[in-house]
Amino acid sequence: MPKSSSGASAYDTVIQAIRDGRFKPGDRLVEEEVSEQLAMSRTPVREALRRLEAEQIIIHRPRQGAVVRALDHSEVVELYEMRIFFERKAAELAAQHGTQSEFDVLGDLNRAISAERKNSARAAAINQDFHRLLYQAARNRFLIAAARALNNSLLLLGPTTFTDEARVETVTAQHSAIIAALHARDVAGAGAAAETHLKTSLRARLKGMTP
Amino acid sequence: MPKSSSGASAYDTVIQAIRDGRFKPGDRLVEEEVSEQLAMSRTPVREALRRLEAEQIIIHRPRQGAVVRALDHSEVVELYEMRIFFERKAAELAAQHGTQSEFDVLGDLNRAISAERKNSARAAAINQDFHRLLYQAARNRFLIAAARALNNSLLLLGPTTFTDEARVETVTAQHSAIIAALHARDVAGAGAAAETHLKTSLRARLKGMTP
DNA sequence: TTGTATCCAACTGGATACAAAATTCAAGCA
DNA sequence: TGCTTGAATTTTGTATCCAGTTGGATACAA
Repeated sequence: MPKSSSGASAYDTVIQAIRDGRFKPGDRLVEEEVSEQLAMSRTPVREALRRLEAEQIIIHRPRQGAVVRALDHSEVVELYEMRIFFERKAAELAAQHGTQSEFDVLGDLNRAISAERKNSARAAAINQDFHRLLYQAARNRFLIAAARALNNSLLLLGPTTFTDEARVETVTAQHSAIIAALHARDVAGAGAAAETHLKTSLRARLKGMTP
Repeated sequence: MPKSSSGASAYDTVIQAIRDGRFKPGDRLVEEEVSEQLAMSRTPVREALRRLEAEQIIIHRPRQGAVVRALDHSEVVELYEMRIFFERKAAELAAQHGTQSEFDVLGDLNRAISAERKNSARAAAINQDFHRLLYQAARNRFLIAAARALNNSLLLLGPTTFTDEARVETVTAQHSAIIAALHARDVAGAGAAAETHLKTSLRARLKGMTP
C-alpha cells in the first residue's frame, strides 16, 4: 500500500464522513477541530479543506470558516440534469469504444447488485462500481473527471436510495438494457437506455427528498 | 475591493503565467521558486498548486515535484470532444432558459469580436466572454463548473488561434447562426449550430498543432 | 426593552522551522 | 571500466507560531 500522505487521508476521511452522514450540509468544519479529531496538525487539514472547496463540496467564507454545502431544490434538479446528460454520453461512447469483456464485467456487476439486494449499502457500492466502469469504457478522461466532480456533489444529498428491493429490481433491469445495447454496439440505444435509467433515478431521488 | 488572499492571487498568477506561455507543459513548478518569485511564503503557493492539481492543470508526484501537465494527441481530441458536447448542451439549455436580452448581449459581443478582428488577442478575449455568457444563459451551475474545469485544461494548449482574419470571419458567422437560433428559441437548431461551431474550432486547433 | 458601542475570544491566513523522502553524483571496489 | 553504495542536496510534508479579522457577548445609555 502506497501509504498516502496525511493530507490525502484527511481528504478521504472528511469525504467519507460526509458520505455516511457524520457531517451534514450546513455543518461547520473548523480546521482545528478536524485536525484534533484526525490527530494531525492543521496544515494537512487545510489542504484537504481547500481541495473540498475547489470541488464545491464545502464553501469557505474568508476568516469565517468552512461549512458543508447545501443544495437547494433547483440545484438538485440541475445536478441530475447533468448526470443524465453525462450518463447518456458515457453509454454512447462506451458502445463505440468499450470492449466486449468490459461489457461482460458490467453484466457480472449487475448480477452482483441483484444478489446483494438484501444489503442495500453493499448493493449501492457495487452500483457505484458499475457506473464507474461504464465511464471507464467510454475512454474519455475528461468525461471521467467531470463525472467524478459531479458525483462528489451528489454525495451531499446523502446515501443512495436503495431502500426497497423493488428499486433494486428496477435498477438491475435498466442496467441490463444498457448492457444489451452495448453488446450490440447500438450507440443510440445505449444512450437512450442510460438516459431512461438516470431519469428513473432522479424520480426516485426526488420522491425520497420531500418527506 | 475585497483584497484577495495571497493564495488566490498566487493561483491567478500561475494560471496567467500558463495562459501566456511563461510556464509551458513539462515545466517544473518548485514551491520555493514560485514563492520567491511572488514574494510570499510557501504556504499560499502550496494552496495554489494544490488547487491546480485538483483541476488537473499540474500533476504532483509526492516528494518529487509538480510539473505542468502535457496533453498528448488523444487527450486533445478527447478534450474537444467534451467541449463540443458541452457547448451543444449549453446552447440547447440557453435556448430554453435564456432571456432575449442575454441573446442581444451575445449579439453585441459578436459584433465586438468582428470589430477587433485586427487585434487577435483582444478578439480572443471577447470570444471567451461570448462563450461564458452562453453558459450563463444555460442556467445550470454544474454545467458552468464543468465547462470551467474543461477550459482550464484547454489553456494547456496555448493561446487561442485567432491568427488570421478569415478565421475571425468564420467564427462570427457561426456565432450569428447560434444567436439566431436562440432568438427563435430553436433548441435543436441552437445545439446543432453550436456543435458545428466547435467542430470547426477543433479542426482549426488540430491544423495549428502539427507544424 | 432596545439599540449601540466596545471588548474579547475564536478562527483563519500566512510565515517559518523542522523532518522525511527521493534524486543525484561521486567515490570505491570488483 | 562498470556497478554499487552512500552521502549530500534538493524538495516536499508536517508542525507550530504569530498576526489580523470577524462574530458575538456584554455593558451602558436612551
